[in-house]
Amino acid sequence: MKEWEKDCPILLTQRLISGKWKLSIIWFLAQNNVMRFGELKNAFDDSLLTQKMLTQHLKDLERDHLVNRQVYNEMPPKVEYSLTPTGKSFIPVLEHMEKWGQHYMHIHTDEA
Amino acid sequence: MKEWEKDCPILLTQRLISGKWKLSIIWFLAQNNVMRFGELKNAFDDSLLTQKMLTQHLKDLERDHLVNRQVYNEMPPKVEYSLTPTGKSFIPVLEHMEKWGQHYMHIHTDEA
DNA sequence: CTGCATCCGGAACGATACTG
DNA sequence: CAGTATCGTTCCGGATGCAG
Repeated sequence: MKEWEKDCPILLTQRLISGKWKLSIIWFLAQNNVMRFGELKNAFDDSLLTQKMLTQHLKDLERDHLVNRQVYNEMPPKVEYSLTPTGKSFIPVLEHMEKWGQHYMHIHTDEA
Repeated sequence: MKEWEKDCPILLTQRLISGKWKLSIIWFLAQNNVMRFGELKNAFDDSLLTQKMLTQHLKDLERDHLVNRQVYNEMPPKVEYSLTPTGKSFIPVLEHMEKWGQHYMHIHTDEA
């Protein structure tokens, strides 16, 4: 991308997780190991995630080697998603971010 | 925001760093401790960061208690930015993300 | 030097309908 | 069940010009 991206893998990381729901998707996959498309969709039940965005983000994540997509040629269709080794290696970072988020919330309880 | 944001401080974290250059700003401030507006702008010299975005991101970061903004009522104007304790507490997360980014680049050398 | 205001183009996001 | 296609909207980011 940019000249200084080589010096800032952070930007790469940021790019990979750019997308409103990607972190949540990884988060759910980290907890449940393997999830079908519908399961993933239901996990977001009370939110506004649409099938389109879920599909799109899953495609991105697959292209970025963070999730596996296992298709079963059956009827009815069945597609399972799981984290790749690379995706799993991101879990600690995710947990770190979560811990920091909790820390932040604990300090700045007044606002969102 | 959403019901499940309380269970996912990650989303809070993601929100705080949403913005194309915020991570880089924090990164520079982490390295240099205190930087003036112009210094910060020059640090991004070879990139496309405009003053508007820099100002806007700095305002966001200030509102989110991640950076301090120290104004000197002088002529010419002088404004210094530095990380707050909360901002500094984010540095390890940043480093974690950077290490993972390097790890990722090492494995997937072929693509961006 | 630092920062704000305005306009604008494109990307991201969202709702709905349709397909194998 | 697991998507694709289309359309509309919102929002982010960029260029320029102005102000204290």
